[in-house]
Amino acid sequence: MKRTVRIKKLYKELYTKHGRPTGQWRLWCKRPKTTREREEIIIGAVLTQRTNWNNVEMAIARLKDARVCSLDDICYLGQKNRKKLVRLIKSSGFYRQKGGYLLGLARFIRKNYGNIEKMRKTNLSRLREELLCLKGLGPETTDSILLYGLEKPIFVIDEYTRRLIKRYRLAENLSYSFLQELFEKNLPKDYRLYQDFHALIVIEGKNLL
DNA sequence: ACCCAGGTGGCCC
DNA sequence: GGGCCACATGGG
Repeated sequence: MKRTVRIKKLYKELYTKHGRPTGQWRLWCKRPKTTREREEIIIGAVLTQRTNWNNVEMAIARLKDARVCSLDDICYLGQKNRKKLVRLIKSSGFYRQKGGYLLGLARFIRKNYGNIEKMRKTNLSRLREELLCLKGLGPETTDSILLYGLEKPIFVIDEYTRRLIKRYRLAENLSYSFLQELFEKNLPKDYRLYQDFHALIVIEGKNLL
């Protein structure tokens, strides 16, 4: 069977099994999104690195309790009281690193674009290159921000994707760039499809454990 | 007392 | 290009 068919078939099977993504994915796959929601997704994308989503939710709840809800709020608090910012995200683990990553990202967006809506108007490949230069933003976090926060058509690869690809023997090469190209070449270029598909891959991945 | 979770940077070869 | 380690929490 051709690759295109198998990749599409995988999507259809996952959709049939799980339906529209739920839980955290309800926000991440929501359309349309408010600016506030986009910024929460960007914050969550950094905090969830190698971390259980439950711990991230607790951190986001603490940020909201402290009225730190936007990227500008993070810039402000980071400037005024960085220790407090770090303390608020403690439950997400690796909090000293992630505090620095978040602050660097928030400052970069403010300085270079002003706000999320302006950022969204920038060309995808240029955005991706710029984000990848920031400390703490590797390919997965960058692509999650682009796909879910900014609704750009780019496929996110993670450990669950690799497990599924291995399990169904859809590819031998498991490198990030190869798998990303595999999905993108075999699917219509549609950010909504990419969002739902990746979410379903993660849901299925957890389900298999 | 373990094990794990939607990674990344810094080092080494 | 790849292998290894540190980074840290909360839940099973």
